Amino acid sequence: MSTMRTVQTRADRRSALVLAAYRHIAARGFEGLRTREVAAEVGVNIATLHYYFPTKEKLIEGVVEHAMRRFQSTLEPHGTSADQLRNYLRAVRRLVQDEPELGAVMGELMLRSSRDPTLAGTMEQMYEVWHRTVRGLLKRAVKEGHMRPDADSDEVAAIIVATLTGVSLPSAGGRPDLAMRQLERWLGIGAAPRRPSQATD
Amino acid sequence: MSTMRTVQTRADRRSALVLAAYRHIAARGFEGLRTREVAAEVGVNIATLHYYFPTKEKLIEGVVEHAMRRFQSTLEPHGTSADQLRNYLRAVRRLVQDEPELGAVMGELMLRSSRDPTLAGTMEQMYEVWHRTVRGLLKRAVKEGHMRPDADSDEVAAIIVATLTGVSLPSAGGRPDLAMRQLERWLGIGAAPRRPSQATD
Amino acid sequence: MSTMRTVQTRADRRSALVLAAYRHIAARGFEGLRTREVAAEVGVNIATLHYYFPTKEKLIEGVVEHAMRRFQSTLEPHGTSADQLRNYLRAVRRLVQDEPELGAVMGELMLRSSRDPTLAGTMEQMYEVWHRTVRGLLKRAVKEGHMRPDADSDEVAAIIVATLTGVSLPSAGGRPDLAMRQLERWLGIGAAPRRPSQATD
Amino acid sequence: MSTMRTVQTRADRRSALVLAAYRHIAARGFEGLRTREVAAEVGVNIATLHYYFPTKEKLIEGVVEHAMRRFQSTLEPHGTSADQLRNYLRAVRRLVQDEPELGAVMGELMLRSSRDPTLAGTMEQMYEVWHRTVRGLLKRAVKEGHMRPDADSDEVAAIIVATLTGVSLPSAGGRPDLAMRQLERWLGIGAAPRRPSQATD
DNA sequence: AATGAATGAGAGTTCATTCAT
DNA sequence: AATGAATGAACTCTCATTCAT
Repeated sequence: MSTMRTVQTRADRRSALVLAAYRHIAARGFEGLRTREVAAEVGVNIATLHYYFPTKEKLIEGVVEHAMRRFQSTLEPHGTSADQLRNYLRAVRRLVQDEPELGAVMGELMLRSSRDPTLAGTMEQMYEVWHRTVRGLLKRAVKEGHMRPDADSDEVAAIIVATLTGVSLPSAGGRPDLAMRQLERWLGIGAAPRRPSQATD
Repeated sequence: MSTMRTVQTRADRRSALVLAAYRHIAARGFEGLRTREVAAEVGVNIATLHYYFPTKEKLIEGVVEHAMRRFQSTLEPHGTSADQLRNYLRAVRRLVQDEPELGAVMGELMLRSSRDPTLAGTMEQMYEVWHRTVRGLLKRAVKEGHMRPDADSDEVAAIIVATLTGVSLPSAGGRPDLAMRQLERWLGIGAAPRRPSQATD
Repeated sequence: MSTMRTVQTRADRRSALVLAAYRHIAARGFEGLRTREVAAEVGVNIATLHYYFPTKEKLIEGVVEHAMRRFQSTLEPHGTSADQLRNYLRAVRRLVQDEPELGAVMGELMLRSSRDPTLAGTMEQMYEVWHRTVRGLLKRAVKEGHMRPDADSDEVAAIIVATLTGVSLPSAGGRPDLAMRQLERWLGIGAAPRRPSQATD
Repeated sequence: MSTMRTVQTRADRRSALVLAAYRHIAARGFEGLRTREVAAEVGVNIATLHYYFPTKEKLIEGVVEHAMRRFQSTLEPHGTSADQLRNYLRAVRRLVQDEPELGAVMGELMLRSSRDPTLAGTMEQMYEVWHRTVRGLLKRAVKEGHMRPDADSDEVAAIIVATLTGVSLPSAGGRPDLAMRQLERWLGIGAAPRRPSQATD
């Protein structure tokens, strides 16, 4: 038992540090990420942070993994109903709405990817998965007759991904929910009910 | 001819510094903006930079102005033909394609705006102008019979702005041109020719 | 006429700069003396200041001269009455009371003199003059029968100078007027009236 | 013996830094205080100095405390003989004579106190204690019959403090020991022997 | 006689990282 | 596994001084 707790604790501390860094990046950007503050938030010494993550870069890698996992979890469409596509779009929207940190961090990662080849690879891969997922959903919706056949294409997947991207950024301005509504309309899947709490725009 | 002398005027040096900072932000983000490097790129002493911009923050304000001006210039649709809307969309796309720094800097500003109230105001205003411009173009296209009447709405403007935003970021991944093509298709304005050099995706 | 005015102007500007520096030293110490602020206060460019005073050190020399002149003017006892000594003590006290800058600057100079041999010489000379002046007054007072003969000595002159020094500093604390009163009492010259406005302590 | 190890404890390093700063202020004034030089004198990196004192101002506060403690230690008259007052005056004089830095630093603090309210408070308090201490000694000396009764007053205390102040400054000029001798004479406590080494003037 | 523009040298401060314990 | 102490390198910003005009 006691072994399990200790092991658990080690992983706990690691992910506590990652989570703190994740929040710091969301709140102040890479620009404002300070290892000392991250350590302080978790309540450990700065040297302890370096025990778990030898360099700041390694800590950031941890944040990347975390953000990806967080995002990917929604990318895998769950639920099996015929209107999976609509559910999916809404799930993505809801995710960044409920956890605005995610949008902020994804934005930071996106910008950073042009300077960091490794990150660029990760992001590209993520986009690829995303694109394929959406395209798969489109095909299925068409096959099951929930959508007009002309909608099935890379191009529609591309615009969906682009819109979701634009809509997920913590932008001052932009009208995310209006955009989402129109997207559903164009896709011909706009009918079904929306969360009451989302009524705002 | 007297205008063509090589002597640096005050304004020249100011904008040279702003431009260098602009490029640095595009290349390395706010995270990597170093006043000394900016000064070095222009070929002046760091103290000279501070002669023109008392603080780093003031220099950044200069960059914000520059980026806004650069962007806004395209936001005002020029050309008066009936297919203004298509031209407009393509102009925006071409702008960030020909000058990728702009997309990068706009992305940085967008993220920064959540931490900087002044910048937030500027961005919000810019989005507002952008949204209205697009909506105006939509209305006009409908009135002149180039578009179906049901398309005229805030929602279409919103998705256009969101897509253009998503498409302008220097993302590793994403398929900007596919998305743009589908956007034109949905708007029913996809006919006209495109620049050959843009055929890539 | 116009020649006279020009000549006058040059000297004016010099002494305006010295006076501004004098005030700055009084207000913020040598620690806080900034040539740019001095120039700004006079309303000229920093380069103009350097036209009149090639270095900051030269400007400070100007301030030293000014302060010395300001102080020495009172050191020469004017008035010829029998109670010159009392008048003299009060004149010194009144001087630094009416122009607190003088005490502050003299204090700064005193401290600086341990680091600046030239200034040390100047100060030493000033103290010498001061001491002799006071001793002369003492002797005369004794001779004219206003004071007990045993009081005539270097030692009394020394304590007078020391007290006046201690009393002239812009010290937070200390009770200058009480000290002055006791000094007069010990010298046996305390009778005569004092300025009403000085009643405070 | 375990006490005698050479290892620097936290407190040691702190006070080593304060002491170095104290000496620097004495030698070059606030004007010439450089954190880097202070750190170098102690043999540590500048960052280490900032580990102990987050800002230069905090370091200066440390110096103020040190100087006050150094001074106050003498202000408390020790020794219980009947001629405490004379011993006290001489102790003060000897203190600044043996450690001229103290006079210099006190002078710097005095001047600075007009610009720094916190310091002003500290200095005022110190003067208050000083004044009361001297007055207490005077009263006692009178009561025990070592002094004429008319001498017991705030005014005598004030002139003693003023003289000691004037005499303690590192002035180029002034005749501190003459002044002190006359002070003792006026107080009627001049008899007793003086340290041979002090015979100079 | 006066100035705008420019600079070298250096100031205080910060930060990721290391190391002995 | 954890920490206090220490550091090198770099950062933004300042200031007296210079120079072409």
